[in-house]
Order: sequence, then structure tokens, then C-alpha cells
Amino acid sequence: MDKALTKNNGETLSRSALRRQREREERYQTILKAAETLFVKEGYHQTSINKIADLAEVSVGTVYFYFKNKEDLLIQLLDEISYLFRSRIGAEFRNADSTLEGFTNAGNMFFDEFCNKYPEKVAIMYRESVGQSPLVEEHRKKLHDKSIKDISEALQRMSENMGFQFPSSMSIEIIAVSIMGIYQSIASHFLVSREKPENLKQIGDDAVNYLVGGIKDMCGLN
Amino acid sequence: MDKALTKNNGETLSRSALRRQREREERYQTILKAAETLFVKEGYHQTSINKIADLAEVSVGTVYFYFKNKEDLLIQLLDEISYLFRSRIGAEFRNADSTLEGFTNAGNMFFDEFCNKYPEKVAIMYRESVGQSPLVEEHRKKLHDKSIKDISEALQRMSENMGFQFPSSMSIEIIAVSIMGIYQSIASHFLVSREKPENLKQIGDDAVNYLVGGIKDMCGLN
Amino acid sequence: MDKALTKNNGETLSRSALRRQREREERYQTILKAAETLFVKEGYHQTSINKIADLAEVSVGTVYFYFKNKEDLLIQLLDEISYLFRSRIGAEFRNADSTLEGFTNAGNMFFDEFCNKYPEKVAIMYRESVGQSPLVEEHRKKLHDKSIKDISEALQRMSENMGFQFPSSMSIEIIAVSIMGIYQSIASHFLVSREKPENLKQIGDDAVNYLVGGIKDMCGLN
Amino acid sequence: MDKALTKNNGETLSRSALRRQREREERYQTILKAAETLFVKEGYHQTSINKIADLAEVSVGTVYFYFKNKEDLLIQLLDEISYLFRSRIGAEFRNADSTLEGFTNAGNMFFDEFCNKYPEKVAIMYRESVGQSPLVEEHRKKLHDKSIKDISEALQRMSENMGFQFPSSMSIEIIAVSIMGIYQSIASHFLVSREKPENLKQIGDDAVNYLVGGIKDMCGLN
DNA sequence: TATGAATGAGAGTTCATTCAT
DNA sequence: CATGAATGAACTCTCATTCAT
Repeated sequence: MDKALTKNNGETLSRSALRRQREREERYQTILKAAETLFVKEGYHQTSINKIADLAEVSVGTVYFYFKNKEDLLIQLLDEISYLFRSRIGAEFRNADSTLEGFTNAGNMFFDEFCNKYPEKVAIMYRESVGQSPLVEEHRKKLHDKSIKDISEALQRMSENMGFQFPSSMSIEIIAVSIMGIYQSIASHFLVSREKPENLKQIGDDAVNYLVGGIKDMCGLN
Repeated sequence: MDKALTKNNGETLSRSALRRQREREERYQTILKAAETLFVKEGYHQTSINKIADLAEVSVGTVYFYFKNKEDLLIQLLDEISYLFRSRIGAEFRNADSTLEGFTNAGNMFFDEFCNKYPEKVAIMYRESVGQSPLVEEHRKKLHDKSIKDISEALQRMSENMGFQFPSSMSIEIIAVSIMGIYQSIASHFLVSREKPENLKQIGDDAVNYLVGGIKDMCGLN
Repeated sequence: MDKALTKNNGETLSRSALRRQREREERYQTILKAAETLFVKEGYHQTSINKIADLAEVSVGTVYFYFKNKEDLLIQLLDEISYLFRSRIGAEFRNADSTLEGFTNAGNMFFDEFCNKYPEKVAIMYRESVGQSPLVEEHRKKLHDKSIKDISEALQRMSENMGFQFPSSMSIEIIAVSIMGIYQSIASHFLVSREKPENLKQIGDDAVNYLVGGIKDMCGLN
Repeated sequence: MDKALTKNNGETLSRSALRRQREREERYQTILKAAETLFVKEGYHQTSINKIADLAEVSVGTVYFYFKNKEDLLIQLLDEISYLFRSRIGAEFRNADSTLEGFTNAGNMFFDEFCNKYPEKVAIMYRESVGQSPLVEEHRKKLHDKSIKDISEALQRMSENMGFQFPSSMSIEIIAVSIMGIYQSIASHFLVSREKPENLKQIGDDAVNYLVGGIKDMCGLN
């Protein structure tokens, strides 16, 4: 048995402990993935913990060992998405130098990469996590607000650098919110409610064109 | 008695019949309003038929006399909103002559009027009816698609009249979807998840500015 | 108005009263027929008073004016069937002279006529009214027991007349019960659970042959 | 702990697993027995799942853990009865050599043993499961049809062996159906709707006499 | 850690029956 | 007499969560 052996043998401990650690992490992910799949396919409320346990090939009790409750599953999913979104799309905004290119890059990253690679995460983000509970809404808001902040700061930097003024003090926030709305609407319209289209690239380009055009016009950049 | 009187007096009969008709209609609206209030305040799933019946001051059975089931309540609400949205905002798009003014008017109508007058309907439309069931989704889609069509046609007329070409064949649809996304995002961000702001007018103006700017840029109108 | 006129005019009274009487009777029958149809087609418990009222083209209240409650509808139906059964099949037993011919006649009457003409009544009698409530069971029993009595007396008369003894004191009742069982089983097997067969006549003949054969054997009549 | 021990001791594991298995089976039977009791005493429709859970001393949820729904309880009961009936009475028909004795034995088995030992099962079979739902009816029919087949084959063998012809091609099926009718009618009349009679043996003998007599007569065996 | 049977509050829904008009 | 809207008790069934093993 592990326990007995490891009393005299540090290496065994670490190997065995690592294995356990790894197994734990794998289980956690397996369950989370099962939840994601079912939430997207059947809807959050239509998915029972029993179904999730079945798909993950663990017992109900095990699900509750790894997650506080059903809501927690959705929240963990949302936080994971949040992290992913911010490290891909958000990063582009943050890395943007003071030109419009950053907005184009971010858009391409979202439409071409993110939507293509993680259509289920898009569905969770824009459909399954909407209007479920105050706590879930809080985590949704966190993702939303951080993205707004990323975009706003990029806009701010740009305006400062290029020396122009936005019409009103709220303009920046409003443009940021609008851009997020375009992301959501395009993704929902062309991805969530139908089959994945083959011209997603073209769609993304057009959307980015439009959203960047709005900025250009507002800044007098044309 | 009605019957006796009505033999000589058609009006009396119709009065009584009309009263019944009116009472029915009132009850229907009372229940629907109660459902709307609770759906917005507590969320669709957290609202039980019992609570709705209580608030409407009728029995559970009466709710089921007027509505097929809980889902039906949401659908009726959605259809009502659909009608309202299309007869206010959609109309502006449809009436738009071939300039950008129609887009400004529609935006003002949505942000200044609609959001101000019917904040609960906005919450139903953008939060409570999301991801609930295939049937609900169908009715949501109907509202969405009709609006997309209204906007698309306005864009089409404009491009034809002013003699310019959109970059790709899908550009029109994509702009339309984007505009709907801006509506939703701005309304959700500033209205649904917080108190009604006093500078809603300014917010609407900026949003309209931005979305119109995108069109202008895309069409080379500046 | 009827009432005013009839104060001075006996004839009008009786005409009008008769018409009302007739209308009442017609309504009663219309409702009962609707209930019968639905009970047979959908089952007693799956049939609601609303459905019955709809089919009879009257209001729910009217159903309750003519019948005490839902159970009462079944009981009236059962009593009607009881009367019909006894005036057709029971009569044959009662009219039977002291030979076996009465048994043949009764059987033919049941299988060829009754089952053919009133398949729904057979379904009510043998399926829909079974195990519904103590009161219904009571009325079922009344029909059953009266028929047993009819058959028993026919057997009694026969034995007395032809001078033979049944093995035990209960033999008569047992044969009577058995005959009723054959009626039910054959009718249920060939009629209730499937389409009406075209060779019902042949089936009836065979069944009668068998049930009469049993009597003959028991009495040493061969 | 089981797990530790079982590493060296397969038997311990199996003991514990067997105990669980046994407990599960016991619970299942407890609930089924409670349902049987209540269905017979109060009627299928008057018996709520709550009452069944109460009598079985489990929670409502537990009933639904073991059975799909209320209908399923009745069906399981029916299938159990089906098995019992066929392994007692059906076996007698199937084992019957080519004389009439098999019919006598089967009858005795039914009236003396089955009815005596399982009066509630008789009530379920002949009263509570009648006309409840298409699915229940299907299972009833299965029991019925298999029994008809058992009897028919016994008759067939007999006729072949003793070299006589039945009047019509359907005669065999009709006699089989009639015999089942006699079983049901006698059992219902003397058992289901009243106290268990002390002279059940005599009743059964007479009934068997009668039903066998019918066969004898039809075959010219007297 | 893992299991999965057990729980029971709570949901949606039905429908026989009543009664003011 | 006829109507049909209103009632609300009662039902079946679900499912997140717990806990002894």
C-alpha cells in the first residue's frame, strides 16, 4: 500500500502523490467536460446531476466531491471560459499598440479561432448561463466587465495617442459594450442556433470591418 | 334578466356579452402581467405557477384556463413583445427612406422610448427567454429574424438608392445582426443588470452614433 | 312566452310541455351517448367531463344538470345496458321451456345480435366498468346477479322437468356463472380488444355448442 | 473496510455485495407487495404513490427509484402473476398427456391452489388491471394469449391422439377462450367480490366438471 | 475517496365540481 | 334551464443533495 511505503520513501510518495494529483485533475476535467457537453446539448435545467455522472462514468457522489453543487459546475465552466477568452481575445486588446489593428486582431481571434475551436463554450457563455441565478449572473458579469475594461483601455490608449476626443465621457464604454454585443450577436446568430457555417472566416471579417468602421467614423479617422 | 331584455334590445345583450369579453381579456392580461413581473424579478425557473396565481389573485386552475402551461406564458409574453418591438422599432426601419436617418430614428425609438417604457419587456426578451426550451427559442428566433429582415431591407434600399456596394454578399445580414447585437448589449448592460440610468438618452445617442458610423464607413459615406 | 300563454290554454301547455319533455330526453341521451363513445374510445379515467360536454355540444353545467356526477354517467350507462341485456338475453332464458333450446337461443341472441349491434356496450360492460368504484361495482353486480338468476332458474326448471339431479347443491349456480364467463371471455377476446370479426356468427355457434355441451354432459343428456 | 479486506478475501466482498443485492431485492418486493395490497383494497386509481410509499415505509423517491412510474408497478405485478400462473396452471396444460385429465388437474390447480394462496393476485388479474391503459392491456393480453395457447395445444394433442375432429377450425381457440372465461368468472364471482368461501374446493370441482363436460360432449367422448 | 441508494420538498398539471349570471 | 369561468385539492413525477458503507 502506498501509505505504508511512503513513510520511508520520499520518492515513492511524490510519484504516488503526483499520480493521485494527476488523477484528481483528470476526474475534475472529465466531469466538467461532461457537464459542458450536456448543458449545451440538452440545456442547463434539463441536465440532471445523474446524467452528468453517467456521461463522466463516475457516481453522483463523486460529482459532489469535486463540485459544490450543480450551479458550481456552471460557474467553473464560466470561469474557465472567462480565463480562455481573456487570454486570447482580451490579450489582443491589451497588447494593442495605439492603432486600430488591435481591434482587427482581437476580432479575428474571436471569430476565426475561438468560435471555431470552442463552439460549446460560446453556447455556454451566450445561452446556457443567461438568467440562471444571481451567482451565475455575477460570474457572467465578471467576464463581461473585464472584457469591457480591456476594450475600453485599448480605446483610451488609442485616443490619447492619436490625439482625438470621443464625443461624450461615456462614449468609450458604449463602444466597448457595443463591440461585445456584436461578438455575441454574430456568434449566436451564425453559430449557436445553427450548424457551424463554412464561411465563418468571411463572416468574421465583415463583422470586424463593421465594428472597426464605427470606431473610425467616431474618431474622424477617414 | 339579460335574456328577457335582449329579446327587445340587442344592445343590452351586447353590453353583457361585451362585459364578459372584457373581463376575460382583463383576466388574461392580469395573469400575463403577473407572470412578467415575477419572471423579471425572480427568474423564469424560480417562478412557480402558484406564485403567479397568487400575484394575479386567481387560482392555479384559472391560470391553466387561460394558458396552456408555464411555457405558454413566456411565449405569449414573447409574442406580445415581438409585436410591440416590430410596430415601434421595426416600423422605423421599414419606413426609412433611403438615408441613414431611419437608423437613427429606430435607435432613438429603441433606447429612448422602448427601453424607458418597457424595461421588463427588455429583460424578458434578452434574459428570461434565453435558452429555456426549443419552442421558446423558436419564438425568440421569429422576433430576431423579422428584425434582421427589417434592417436588412433598409440597408438594401439605401445601397441601391445611393449607388454603392457592400463588400461581400453577406455584409448586409452581418450589419443587421450586429445592430441587433448592439441593441441587446447596450440594453442589457445599462438596463437589465442595474437600475435604470438617468442618462439613458445620452447612452442611446452614443450607441446610435457608433452603429451608424459603422454603416457610413462601410459605404464610404464620409 | 310559453308560461303566460299556457295559463289560458291547456293545449299549448301540453304541446310545449311535451316538446320540452322530448328535448330533455334527447339531451339526456345525447350526453349519455357522448359519454359512452368516449369511455370506450379513450377509457373512463382518461375521459373528462369537458370532453363529454364538447362532444355532446352542451356546456359542462348541463352535463351536471342531467347527471349527478361522472360516476353517475357510468352507472346510467350500466343500468341501460343491464336493461337491454336482460330484455334480450335474459328474456330468452326466462322464456325457455324446459329444454336446452333456450340456452342456444340466448347464446345466439348475445353473440349474433347483442355483440353485433352494441359493441360499445359490451366494452363498457366488460372493460370500462370493471374496478372503478364500489358503487359502480354494485350496479355491475346487479346486472351480473340478475343474469345468474335467470340462467339458474332456467336450469332449475329443466332439471325438474327432465327429472335429473345436478351433482351438488351449488352446481346450478356454478354453471350459470360459467356461462356468463364464457359470454364475457368470448366477447372480450374476439370483440373488445380487436376489430369486429366477420365470422362472429361461427364463433358464437361454437361457443354456444361448448356451453350447451357442458350442460348436456352434466345432466347425462347424451 | 470491505475494500481492504477484499484484496485478500474474495468472499468478504461477495458477502457485502450480496447483502446489498439482497437488500435491493427485498426493498423492491416490499414496495411491490405494498402496491398489490393497496391496489386490491382501494383500487388502482384510488391508490396514490404516497400511500404505497407510506405502507412500504419508504419515501416517494424510493418508489420511483425502483419503478418507472405507477403504471410500471401494475405491470410488474402483472408479469409476476403471469409467470406464476403459467408455471402452475399453464404447466398442467403443457404436461397434459392426451387425455382429459390434464384439464382436471389444471382446473384443480387454479381453483384449489392458486385462488386459495393468491386471492390478491386474482383480484389484480381480473379486476384492477382491466381497462387501465394500452400498455397494461398489452401485458394482460400477453398472459391471456399465452394461456390460450397452452390450452389450445393441449386440446390439439388430445384430438390428434384420440382421433376426433373439432366442428370448426376455430373450435379449439373458442374452447380455450371459454375455459379461461370460466376460470375468471368463477374466481371473480366467488372470490374477488366477497369473502373467501370455505367450500372453494367443491366450487372448483363443479366448475372443472362443467368445463370438461363441454369438451367431452364436443368430442363425442361419452 | 468513491459509491449509489435514499430522501422529500416542490414543481407542473389535471379535472370533477360549483355557481353567479 | 343553460352556461362556462373559476376553483383548489390532489396527483404524479423530478432531482439536487446527503450519507452510511
